[in-house]
Amino acid sequence: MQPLRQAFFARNTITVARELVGCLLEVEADEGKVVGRIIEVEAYEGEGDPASHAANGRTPRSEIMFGPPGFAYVYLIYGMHHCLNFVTEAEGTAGAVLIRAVEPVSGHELMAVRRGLDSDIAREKDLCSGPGRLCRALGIDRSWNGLPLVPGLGESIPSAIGKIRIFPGEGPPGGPVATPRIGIRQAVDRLHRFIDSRSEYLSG
DNA sequence: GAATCGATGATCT
DNA sequence: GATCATCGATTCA
Repeated sequence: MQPLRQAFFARNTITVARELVGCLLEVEADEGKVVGRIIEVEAYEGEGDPASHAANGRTPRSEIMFGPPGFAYVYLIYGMHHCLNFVTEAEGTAGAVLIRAVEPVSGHELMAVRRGLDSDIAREKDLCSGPGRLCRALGIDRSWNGLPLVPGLGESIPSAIGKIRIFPGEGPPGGPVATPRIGIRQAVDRLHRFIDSRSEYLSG
């Protein structure tokens, strides 16, 4: 199976977000490889989206959202949690998709170890149900910021800390359900969170 | 179960 | 100096 390529991400952010639901997220690091099925994402656009980090134009942090698509945007929130995003849209237009939850497919034990949970007791459901938990379980932190997600962009790798690939998968029949985004105060009325509502592994 | 609250640091005004 | 796309422990029921 071929991983998704840059053209997949070089499109409208909402479209990319919807189509990511059901795809497989594979993360490879020194300790091993883990795979999860994406079941919950949120779309963040550019200047027109008050909840977006790019809402006020280019800043040192938001710069990457204006850059070329197919790269990881990872940032720290609340001083202790990391969030993983995929940069979308053509270069020059801001956009990103926040990965909020995945269903563990393989590497459950490594996920549990990284989460600091006893793998016997750890409920599989809680391993990756939330952006902070997911990053913890996948071993992703700020040093992954700017990492290419697709083949062919290798020259731009800032530091070969690990590898992320996304593979096509089966989305929910009829498409994902759209709901308001979680944990934000601005633009709560926009239905930019997309979920596989059948899943038992969603975040709050 | 539901509600509350503290931890903790980068970013921007 | 305020804000923040969160989590987990603790409290109360």
